[in-house]
Amino acid sequence: MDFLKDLNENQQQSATALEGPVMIVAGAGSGKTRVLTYRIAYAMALGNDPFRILALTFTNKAAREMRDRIEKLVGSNARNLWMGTFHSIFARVLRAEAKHLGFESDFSIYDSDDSKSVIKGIVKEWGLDDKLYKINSLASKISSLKNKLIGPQDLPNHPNFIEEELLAGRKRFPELFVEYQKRLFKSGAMDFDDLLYKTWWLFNTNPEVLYKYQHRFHFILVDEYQDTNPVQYEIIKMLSAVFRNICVVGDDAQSIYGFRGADISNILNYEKDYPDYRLFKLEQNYRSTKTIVAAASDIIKNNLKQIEKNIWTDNDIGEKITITRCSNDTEEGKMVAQSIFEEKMRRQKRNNDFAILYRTNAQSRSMEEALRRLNIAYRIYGGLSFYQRKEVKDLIAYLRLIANPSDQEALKRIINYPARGIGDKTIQKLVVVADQNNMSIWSVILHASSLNLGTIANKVSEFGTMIESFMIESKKMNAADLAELVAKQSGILHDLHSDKSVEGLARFQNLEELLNGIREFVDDENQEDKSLSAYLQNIALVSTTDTNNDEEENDKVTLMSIHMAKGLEFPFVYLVGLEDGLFPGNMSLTDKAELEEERRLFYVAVTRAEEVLKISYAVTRFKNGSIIFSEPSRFLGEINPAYVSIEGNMNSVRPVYGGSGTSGYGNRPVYQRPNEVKTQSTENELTFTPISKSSPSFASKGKTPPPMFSSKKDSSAPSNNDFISSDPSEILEGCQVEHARFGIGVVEKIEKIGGDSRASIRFGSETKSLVLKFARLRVLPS
DNA sequence: CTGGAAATTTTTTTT
DNA sequence: AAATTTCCAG
Repeated sequence: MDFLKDLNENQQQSATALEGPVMIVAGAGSGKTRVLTYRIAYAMALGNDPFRILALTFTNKAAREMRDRIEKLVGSNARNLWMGTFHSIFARVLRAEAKHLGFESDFSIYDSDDSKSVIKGIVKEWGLDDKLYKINSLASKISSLKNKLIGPQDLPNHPNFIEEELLAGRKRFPELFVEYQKRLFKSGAMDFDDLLYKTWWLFNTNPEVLYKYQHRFHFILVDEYQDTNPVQYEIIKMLSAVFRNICVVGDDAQSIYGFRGADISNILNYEKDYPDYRLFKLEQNYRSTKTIVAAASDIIKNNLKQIEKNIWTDNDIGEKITITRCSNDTEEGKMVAQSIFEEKMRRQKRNNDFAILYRTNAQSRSMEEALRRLNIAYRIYGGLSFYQRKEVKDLIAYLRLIANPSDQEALKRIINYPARGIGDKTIQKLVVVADQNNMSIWSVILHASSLNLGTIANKVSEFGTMIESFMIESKKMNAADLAELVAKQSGILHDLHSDKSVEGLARFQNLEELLNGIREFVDDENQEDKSLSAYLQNIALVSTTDTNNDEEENDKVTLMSIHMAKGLEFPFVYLVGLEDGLFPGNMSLTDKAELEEERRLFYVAVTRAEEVLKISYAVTRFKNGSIIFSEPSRFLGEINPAYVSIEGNMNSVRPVYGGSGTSGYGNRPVYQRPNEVKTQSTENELTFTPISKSSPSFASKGKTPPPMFSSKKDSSAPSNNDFISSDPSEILEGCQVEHARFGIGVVEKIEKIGGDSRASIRFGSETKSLVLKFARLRVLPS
């Protein structure tokens, strides 16, 4: 039990208070994960059975890391803990108890694309106006209802909601909700929200099942409690009702998943549910400098509802937070990349020490391009996850169909991929025949020859026979072998292999990676259940943050959304895109609660930084193909200027410290400057990046960049080696150029079409025709 | 039915 | 700028 001495007194108390309801309010950087880890280790050291400890985390990654740390403290027994995300833990429960709900245990899990596709199908079939019945808003409505424990059958009890829909002209929404759930059931599928909603339903309607799990879990711990929604809340409440050893850890100031139904009142109302609870507060921040901690408290003070805490730190004062104005998003990228480059040199830091955080994933692009140009290795998290790529989803759809032939989304996806002449018309016919005979589509396919299907019968049965043979094989071989077989025999492999374009090659490689991934799953000794459906359930719930960092080349700058960064920390944080309309986002500007959530998000972002925080914003930015102008974020004015140093040309900053009224500082004089100022000449704007314009270009990866100040700008030369847009006139036939995505190529031909010059450029084996004006090519020295 | 071209839309964040 | 949907010739 020695390990407890690693904790400070507060932490120790909260880690050892095992019995009864406990709430730990843990400020950012106060060692929350540490406490949770030690708490579990402590319970195990006292002899508690890990099988009887349930720990719910927010990401799979968090679960894995915690498990590893516990293992180091108390040994390999930690593997037996029930630890994971709500979704993965309860998917596991549902798999075991599926029969109580009328599902097979290898039910499919629909991701949001599948869900939307189902909804779209209904809207189309019913001939509804898709301007009124917007797929996205329908999907999120259904999702949030289920998260609030309102199933389709409960809608009549919520007349105000129905009325709302009526007013909006969507009187068929209730029916649609019913139909949606019906179709999922027919497909033997649950969506993400069902994994929670159906668990709740299961426990509610099957006392004996509830009894079993209630008595199994002696200790229940919930991480990131501020981000739980009503279903999760009810599930926890039911499960902990017997032993009442429920420990929740969270920070109301970091609640940022309201859009997913998270409800801060869960944390604020804990007291009501458990009047005898014990409250612990972790208020000492071990992560950040005094400056950062103080600035963060400044920010969060502008929110009204919160649990009182006083975050403080013993750390150094540290450096001021910088705020940099950039003329546009490209410049912002350059500025950030340049700054990382310099800080790395000056302070002997590694790429790993840096993170670039943004509000929306789309912002990664300008950062990427700039980092690439300076040869700084980076890694992007989020955005399209590996499993969301088309080629990957295609093969997975085959596997899903094999595991669960009722899965209609999987069927729809692959029945004509690779193309086998089964188009929309044919599919519609299948649906009609299925309805007429009250059969599933799958059985229509199987019996195509005996049903009156005419000319299409052949193609359809051929497809059916193929899938059927895969099903038979799946009983005999493991998931990895099966996947390879499917990839080959379905023709996917051939289809991708014959595509010689750069993108096609990437797709082929992704497929190979997928096959390797399945192989790894099968070979993994820790994986007890190696069935195909186990694999499918597994990958349905992994996100990009969860994917294992490949160890080989791990020194990379991190790029991710602020949401994904929650729980992480970095010595240097670049927080980009602080503009009104982007952060806080347009949608939240009118709603107070949403604005407060954005502010908490800002708080989360700021508190990720350990030593240095650099904030930036751009005056103009590319969005949806056009340039938009924006004002600096209103949040910037909420930081006490004493902690801030302004970089670059700030002529048009509109500082508003204290301006939002709720903070205690009133109208303090600020870094205000006259607001009029017509646009200043762009040339001398970025005074803080003197090197950017002279920065040499690095033609290919692998070469080390030349020393920073080597070529002191040849200001006479018209071209500045910028990657982007060498002047079109410089691009000549026969010269070598580099494209951000396609790599290095040779210009074969240039022709004028209309006013534009169009070039044929050969990249490897592929020739592309690009309009020079748009192509963003950089001429390479020959 | 297929593949490509043209038109249209895109308003966050994630399990 | 990019992705998705619709349109159209073969």
